Amino acid sequence: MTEHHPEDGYRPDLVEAKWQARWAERHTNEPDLDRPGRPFYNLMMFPYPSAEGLHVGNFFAFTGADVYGRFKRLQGFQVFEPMGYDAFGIHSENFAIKIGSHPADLIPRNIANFRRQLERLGGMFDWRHVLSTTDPAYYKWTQWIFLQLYHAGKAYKKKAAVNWCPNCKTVLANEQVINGACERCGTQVEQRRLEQWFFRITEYAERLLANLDDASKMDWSASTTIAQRNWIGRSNGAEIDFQSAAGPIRVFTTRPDTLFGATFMVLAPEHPLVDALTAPTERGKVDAYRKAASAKDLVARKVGEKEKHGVATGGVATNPATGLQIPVWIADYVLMDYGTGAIMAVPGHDERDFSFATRYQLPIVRVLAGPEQDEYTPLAEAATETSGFRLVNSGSFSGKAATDGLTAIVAWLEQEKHGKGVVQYRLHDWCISRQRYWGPPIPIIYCDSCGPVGVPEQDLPVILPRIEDFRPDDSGISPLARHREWYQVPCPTCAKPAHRETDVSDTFLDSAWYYLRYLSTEFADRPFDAIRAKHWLPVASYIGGNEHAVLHLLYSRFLAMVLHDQGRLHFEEPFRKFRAHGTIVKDGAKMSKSRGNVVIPDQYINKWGADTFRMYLMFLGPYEEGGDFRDEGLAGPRRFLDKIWDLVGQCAAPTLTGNELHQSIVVKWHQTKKRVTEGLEILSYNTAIAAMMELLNALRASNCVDRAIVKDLVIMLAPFAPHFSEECWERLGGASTVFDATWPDWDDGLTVEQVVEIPIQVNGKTRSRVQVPRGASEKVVVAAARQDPSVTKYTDGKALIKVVYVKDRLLNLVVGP
RNA sequence: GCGAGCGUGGCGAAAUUGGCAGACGCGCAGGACUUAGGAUCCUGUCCCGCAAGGGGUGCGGGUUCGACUCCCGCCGUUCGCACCA
Repeated sequence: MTEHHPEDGYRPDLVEAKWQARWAERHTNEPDLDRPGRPFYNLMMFPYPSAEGLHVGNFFAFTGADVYGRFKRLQGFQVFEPMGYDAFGIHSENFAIKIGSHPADLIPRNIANFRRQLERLGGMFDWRHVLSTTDPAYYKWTQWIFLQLYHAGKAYKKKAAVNWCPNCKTVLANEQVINGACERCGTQVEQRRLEQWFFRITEYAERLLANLDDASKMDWSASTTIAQRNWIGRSNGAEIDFQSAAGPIRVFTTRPDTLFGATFMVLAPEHPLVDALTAPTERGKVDAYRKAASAKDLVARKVGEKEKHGVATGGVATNPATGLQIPVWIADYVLMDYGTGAIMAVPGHDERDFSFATRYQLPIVRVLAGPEQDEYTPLAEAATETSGFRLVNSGSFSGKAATDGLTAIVAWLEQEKHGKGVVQYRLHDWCISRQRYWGPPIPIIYCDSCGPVGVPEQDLPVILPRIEDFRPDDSGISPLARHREWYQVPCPTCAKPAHRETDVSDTFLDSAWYYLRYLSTEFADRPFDAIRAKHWLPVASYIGGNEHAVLHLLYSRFLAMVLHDQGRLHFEEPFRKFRAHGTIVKDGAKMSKSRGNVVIPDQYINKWGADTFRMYLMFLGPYEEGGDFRDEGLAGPRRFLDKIWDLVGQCAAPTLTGNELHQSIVVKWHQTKKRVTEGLEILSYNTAIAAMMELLNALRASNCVDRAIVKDLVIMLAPFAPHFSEECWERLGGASTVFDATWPDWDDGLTVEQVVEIPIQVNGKTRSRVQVPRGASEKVVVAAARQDPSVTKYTDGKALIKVVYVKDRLLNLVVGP
């Protein structure tokens, strides 16, 4: 090994600053969006620009996505890798309130800090196309999208329940309610019903579900598609009408086969028929129950309590199958926002109904029986199975297998017009109203004569005004509603006095279309340029956290479908490939401020350099699983880079000529190219890095300095350590940028050794190894084994029962006792 | 409760998908060079054993010539969803 000269050593601070400046000067990371040869849109989930700056989780996510983008670039694609800021939302607003500042002042500072950090990371970002959702030039088009949905009848207004904190005087998201209390002040949260805007995502449920299985449109992480499937929550069942004095009560059930066992009904307390059904004698109790239910927050309503409580309305309805009059109850375990808000209770075969019936001594009838039971066996607890059960006590349907009975009863219901088979989804329409300040105003004007009117396109954007009293108040309406000068406007249609919608839209609307905007940030007159969209979309690779597996990714898909149906986009699935990265923990525990184990990336970059930091993040565990961040771990990747640096120095020395290469080095070289390439493609970054380390170790062990190998190593390292590799490339005499180099190719024939070592097992235990030429026949290997004393020791005098030979792999001699 | 994943040395992890368990890295131990070493370079490092050998991938069974890998049953753990009719 050559002597180590500290002055020649690798200095990340100098190298990184140098190349970041060069990339900017030379527009290295700016593909021609209008004339792309082989376009590759490499997207990563944009961050919310918090005051704390990017945390190590962001660095991990972005580095992994950037590695992939740089790899694709080296494979000859033109890679568009944009970055932006998801800067609207309740986070910024709450933080501003907390520190007594204004989000409009905070956000630009935070963004500046994020930009600084992102540049230090050395991402291949195209900064010409940066965007922030808070920029009027952006949210103009967020509002435009709202209007496209509104004009297409895909946006509508209805009353819906929200969580309300009476102390903070604000609406809370479900995630902000912890055990029924406000996460910030601990006050019991209650429900309020407000008029809100919704998008009809449920109309798309079937397509959103179907495309998940369409490999030509979507190549996504399985965990993500499963989460989406569960969230959409399709269930097959039937709607059945039970006649009552107040008219038909419609229920939804997935088990119409148990209709004969419905001995009472339960309605959600908010159900519209409750008033009409309530008998005068029960009025007091019913009203008290309904009031108590509405005082509970939405989260508490949804947390299943073992004990089911409710009250009888005194009203009755007719079971269409038995003709019996059954009592109608109300209980908060029935939710107004699922199904029809009313159920037929089958206490014999549903756990909750059983608990309810037991408590209130309502009749329990068996209508399903297993092979061991008959219709007279008393029920001790509810059954839930279908398969293996047959119907009993079910009139002419008795005796049928439950699955056949289900079909037959649905047919009968349809014939008698008592109901029909339907599909129900767990998915709700998307509520986009927020009674807050820090978001894009919903572009609607209310006029007494014309009703709600969409703001005309030429009047967009509806600018979010700067107001100082943006804290939400007791009125339950948005802070903007306190600003008459803002919301009072003439009706765009009839010019009479009218007023603006004062709610703002959900941040998820901002982020549902940002990938479209990146391509076209320079155009003020259109949300996205159709030709560019055609070139570049759908997104070739999208990498992000699985915390957005459901909402963000589902909303983006939905919007793309709507825009596709309107002829504005040529695709309906926006993200061809999606991969969820893992999460980083510190010393085995989730990072949190209270635990004091938050990793601040800047200090690590100061100490080790961005390239070492990137390499360590990619090396510490499988990218899709994440891993444990340990300070000591950075030393390994840094030592690796130092050694490569020295090797490059040796190659650059003019006296060196190519030397005879060992066969084993050639094999290792080709193996490495193969392993790295295949590893990168499947995001197996940790093993790709390990492969390069192995090659380096092999080179050092044999004192081999080969220019061609070192060059390949530098190229393969470039996705992980871009600045470092650029510098090495330059030292090796490479032109302009290593990212214009050609990705190393390998020869499959050279990835295997010509002489292989074969383990010899006796009864499955390895007893020896023999060296044979590659592809040696069983005969040859067995002969070699037969002469090996450490094998014969175990086989002599024993009957050979079987010989298992796997070519180039192993030989197993199975002998008798 | 339902769904998905995970469980391998002191630690982070590999394992060509049923074929040499522990690659690669951290840490640790010993040595070299050094005024020095928290730099660098060698050597060693799953466990028991001086060795021969034996044991070993959360636990218990099974399939197989052969199981970290497949099957059945547990235990632990992480993450979603959750009174969804």
